[in-house]
Amino acid sequence: MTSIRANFFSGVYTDTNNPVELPPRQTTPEHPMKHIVAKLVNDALAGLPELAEAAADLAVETTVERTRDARHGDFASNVALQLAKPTRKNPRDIATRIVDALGTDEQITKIEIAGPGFINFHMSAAAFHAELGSILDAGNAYGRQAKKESPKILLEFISANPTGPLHVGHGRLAAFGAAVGNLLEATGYQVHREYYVNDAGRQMDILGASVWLRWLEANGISVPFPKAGYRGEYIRDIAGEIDTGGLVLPNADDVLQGLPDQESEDDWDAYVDALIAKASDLQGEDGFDQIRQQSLESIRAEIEDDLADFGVTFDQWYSEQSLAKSGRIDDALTVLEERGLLYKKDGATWFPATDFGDEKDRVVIRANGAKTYFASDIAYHFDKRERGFDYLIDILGADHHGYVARVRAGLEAMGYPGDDLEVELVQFVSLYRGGKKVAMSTRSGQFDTLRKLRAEVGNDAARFYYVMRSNDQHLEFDLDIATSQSNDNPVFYIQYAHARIASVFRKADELDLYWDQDNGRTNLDKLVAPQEKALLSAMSRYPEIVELAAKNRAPQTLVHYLRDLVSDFHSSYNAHKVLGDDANLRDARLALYAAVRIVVANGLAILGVSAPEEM
RNA sequence: GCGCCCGUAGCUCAACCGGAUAGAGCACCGGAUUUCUAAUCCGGAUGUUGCAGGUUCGAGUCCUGCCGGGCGCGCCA
Repeated sequence: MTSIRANFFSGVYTDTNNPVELPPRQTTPEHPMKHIVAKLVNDALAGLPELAEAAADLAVETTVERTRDARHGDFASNVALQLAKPTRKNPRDIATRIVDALGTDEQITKIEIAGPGFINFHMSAAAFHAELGSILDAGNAYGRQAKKESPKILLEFISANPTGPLHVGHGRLAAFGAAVGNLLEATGYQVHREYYVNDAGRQMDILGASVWLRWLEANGISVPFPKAGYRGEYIRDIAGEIDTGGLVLPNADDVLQGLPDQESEDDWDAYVDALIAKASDLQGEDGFDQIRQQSLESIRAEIEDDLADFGVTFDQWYSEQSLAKSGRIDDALTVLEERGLLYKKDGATWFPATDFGDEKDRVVIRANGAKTYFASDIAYHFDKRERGFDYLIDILGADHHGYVARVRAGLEAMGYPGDDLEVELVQFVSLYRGGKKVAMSTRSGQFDTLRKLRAEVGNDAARFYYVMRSNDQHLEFDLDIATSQSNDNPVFYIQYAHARIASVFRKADELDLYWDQDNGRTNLDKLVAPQEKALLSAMSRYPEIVELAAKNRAPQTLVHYLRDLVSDFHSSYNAHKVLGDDANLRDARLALYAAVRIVVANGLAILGVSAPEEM
């Protein structure tokens, strides 16, 4: 293991100017049908020198899309339209040239030019049957791509301060982050999930002081509680639980003596600072630290439990304290110093963030000698890269958008491309109950915790609702709908499809109509109803949807897809009885539904929602 | 004041590097069950994509300005 400084002197920092790119929208063999179309187009272009040049910087795969309208076939390419400009030719003429040069494939039944120059491809029924077969073969691996060796992704999310329980806003970060992690993994990336614990700095002192006061209170010493302190009931709980062995209860007079008032808001900070000083003074540094460390570990463990119950786990809980203790912050500052990227002003040490695109320069060491949060951030993100992760994703609350530029600036100053840091901002959550907005405030103690929300609506509805909307949209979380067991509730609508299918298979067993899978597979051409064809087509899109959702970090894409898929299923189910007398048709339909069940279960798994056998 | 995000049907929201007629759910009205789970299905309509320009063969999507909402702008974390 080389040390940070050794790396610095060996010049590693300057050798990283090429941004790592997540391979975008490449068509893989996991999407056989789309791949077939893309390959045909690609080959045709290769044989057309006058077009090949213009097409060279065009990713042909990306021009191939599913059609929205069945009349346009199954896939369409707008490649001719894309090439119209650089070649200065009529797009319909280009399309004609391409179509004439297209090879044939037995899975494609018809190719036509439509509209301004789209090339539409109609796939054969056999193509969809083959896809259904691979769904059944792959099972829970369907839609998952082969493992990619690089880039190795570090996904940081939630990272809520350990000063109290997670609230409903953190829940959205949790559900979104977990779903994005699952999506990336499904598309083959190696993802390291990390929670950064802000367990250093003044807020920990405030937490410690808050607990200390509750402990004194429980022992008969009443002190005006700081308005800037943490007033939630959980602070009392912690005060009652922590090990106070070795701590000597101080005199009430000693605690109260010399405390400033906190009449106006301007005094709040001074008052809580005075209490922190008192705590250190009267309990000793070690004594106060004993309270502080236990308090934060109690809360951190509570958060970890809460998340685990929510189905959200991490590979690593990264302590900010450990950054300081291991010297990584000092090392980072040393690197900046050696590079001439620090300067002194007004007694503080500054980092010239404006040189790296930030709005203003930032302080890293205050005049009082304390390192800022930003100094930790530089060291932390630098450390992420040093640990071998070459693509960083931070999922942050939208109120943190101001930090993005400076953290990126910090990374660049440390020698890593800023583009390798991606930040996804998640907008706020508003809870509605009975049509009224529920107010939240951590400090006042009147907040809705994630735990309470989960108890009220259940994990499945919570996970689902949190990712149902785009992360850059405010989320209105309607508790009445989330808890309703009715057709208002999309999560049940999807789960119900899964349960319904499971029920059909149970029923088949009861009736001794055992599913002959092989027979079903060889009779797929019996699936001629429009609803069944729609289902076949919808299912075959799943791998493309997963890739699209992963690429865009957009779990809601998967949510919408699942609802559409399941809608097709319910239509089909309603229109056609499965367990009929015709064994060939029956086995074929069971094959169809077995595949639907697989796709639904796989999709829900990515979202972190259960797929029940019965409801 | 400056910066970032958002503005799409009555409501909540989709819309795949700009692509074909902007789509769902809810709400509302009417219908379907002697049948494998009715938490289901079938039918019925709704748009100046905030406004005004611009780029383009093509704009909800890109650019400029304005209006409205959210967030941020500390030697706090």
